[in-house]
Amino acid sequence: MKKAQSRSVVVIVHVKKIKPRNNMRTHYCGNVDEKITNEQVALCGWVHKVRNLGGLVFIDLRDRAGIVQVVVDPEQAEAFTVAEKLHNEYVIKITGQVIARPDNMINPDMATGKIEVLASDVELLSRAKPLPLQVSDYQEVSEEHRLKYRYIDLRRPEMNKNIQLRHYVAQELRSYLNENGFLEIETPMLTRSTPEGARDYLVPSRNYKGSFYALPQSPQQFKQLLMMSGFDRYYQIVRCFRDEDLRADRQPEFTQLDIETSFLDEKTIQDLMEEMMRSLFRKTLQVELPKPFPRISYQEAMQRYGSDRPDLRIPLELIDVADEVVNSEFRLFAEKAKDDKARVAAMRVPNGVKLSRKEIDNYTVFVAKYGAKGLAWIKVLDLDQGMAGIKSPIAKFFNSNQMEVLLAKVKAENEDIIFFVADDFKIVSESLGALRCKIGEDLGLIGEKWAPLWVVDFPMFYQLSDGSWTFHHHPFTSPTELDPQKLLADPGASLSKGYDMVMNGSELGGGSVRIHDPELQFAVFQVLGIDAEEAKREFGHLLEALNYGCPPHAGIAFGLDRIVMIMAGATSIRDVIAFPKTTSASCPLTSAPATVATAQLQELGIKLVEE
RNA sequence: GGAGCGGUAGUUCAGUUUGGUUAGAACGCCGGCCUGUCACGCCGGAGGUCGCGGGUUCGACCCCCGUCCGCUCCGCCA
Repeated sequence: MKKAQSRSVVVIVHVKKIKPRNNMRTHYCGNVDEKITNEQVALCGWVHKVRNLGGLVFIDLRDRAGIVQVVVDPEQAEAFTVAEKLHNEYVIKITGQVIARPDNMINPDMATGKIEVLASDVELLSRAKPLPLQVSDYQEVSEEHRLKYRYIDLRRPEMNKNIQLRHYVAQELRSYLNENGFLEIETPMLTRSTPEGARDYLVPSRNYKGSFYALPQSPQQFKQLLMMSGFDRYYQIVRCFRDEDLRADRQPEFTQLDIETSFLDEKTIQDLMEEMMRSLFRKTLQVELPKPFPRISYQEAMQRYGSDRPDLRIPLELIDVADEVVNSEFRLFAEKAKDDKARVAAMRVPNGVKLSRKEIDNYTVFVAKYGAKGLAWIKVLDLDQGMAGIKSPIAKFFNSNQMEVLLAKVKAENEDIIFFVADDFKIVSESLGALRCKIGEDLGLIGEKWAPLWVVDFPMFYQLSDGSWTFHHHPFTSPTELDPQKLLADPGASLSKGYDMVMNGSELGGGSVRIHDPELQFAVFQVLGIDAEEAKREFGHLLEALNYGCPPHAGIAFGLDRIVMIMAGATSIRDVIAFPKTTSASCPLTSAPATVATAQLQELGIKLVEE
């Protein structure tokens, strides 16, 4: 089992050295360095580790800035008596002199390893019982345990750094937006449920028994209303709530950087947001992101990468081969190649011949999760030998000419393995798209890179199996077709003015140009099967507002947790949230959710039903 | 809603294949020794509801059924 903590990526955060404001100390432990050699310092912190050599005690003292080694010599009798009795995680204050370590005692693995602090006084501020998890240990701890004792878990330097990084990220984002004329405006947490979208978290009303507030899934409608109020550049770092099943990159409450602008076209807002990300990466990670970000259409993303959030770090692509297999004896391929709704695609993996039969079988199981009924493959051993130079269970269905054409199409080289899936368009794209990421990871093709891009030109609507239409982004997104009659006549033909910012395979944010014409908004609702009456009931406030002078407006929302996760090199957003929930939306620390007193329920007019 | 993996000492794990004496290790903890360690070292010691419930069996950490919890994924998440 994969343990939750990711410790692999070392994030170099550009952190200003801050003077502690507490009167008990003069410096942070992690900031003590050779520049202040021979100075007297007072430090406060937690005992990270004690090494008692009998006649000499070493203390690794830790605070949020880092760790420094303190030496206590028996000549300082009082200090030594206290030091001898120290244990891990005791909170102490020490005063002493910063001294250079002799050359042979420098610790190159430690940021403060060139110096140490010779203690003249050690003061015990708080004892600690043996801990349920070890802060200084190299052992991984189960995530449930970490969450139960999160306040201790957060002491671990890796976690502490993540939370600090999160602060700097939020600070830089705010600072960029402030400099660009954005106003930070708050919106309600107690609002109303809307029929579309995710399941709501509900809050019962005491004053209106039987009625409920909903916690916001996003401030979408409020930020649009703020545009109508004339605030023209708005942002907010805001908590959002969706009661859906969780994932490594999904929490029931998550933080969005929510942005909306008036009088900007989509290109301008995208440029502004790109620059915000470049500025953020430059200032916090000292990484320069490309300018401009590459921009690809949804269609192209699905064709080439099998995903609407492609990881461009992976040098593998999907290649359509319907024309090359349509005349083969492989009936499945030939059938799908003739079917308009189907797709036959290949993915060439350089050096893939080394994959064992078992590994290929595992990939077959892997793609089955996405609906693929099989995974065909060809190993290219030696192109010069023709059919004799390949190894494949499906080779027998191809004559040598067909095989040659097929291999030419995928630009096969010796040592390649080529995978194939033939099925409905969605299944082929998604399964090979997922396999692309899986193999990229397994074969170590990814590396430490940053690959941002925009995905644009999403379809406005897509059709469900029952024939009804649903939206791709949200129902306030403007279609490219601005004529309501034409939109209604052929909903599937229109693209949306939506855009997603994607980095390293994660969707960091998504937004759109919004509808500001009430007629068009009604038409979109109509396509979605929301009649005028329901639209007025559920969205009346917004529809009415469109009639009182509404500027053209466009916006975007970023997942702050995901941005920080990707920057921290973490594999779960839980590692960048101070107090996250488990995958069943519970909190082992507080035991939330919990039952409440019957009296509380009565006050709210709520009666529980037996299952 | 579904699938997979996991749950054994304070912590991380081994032991389960093929049921059989007293359930082991490392770290941590307790006691002792130790003046240059930095995952300090050495000697000794304590510590277990094998997630929970039921079943099979002479006998269950181990096999079977159910259940709870955690993680990952599919569905879901505009």
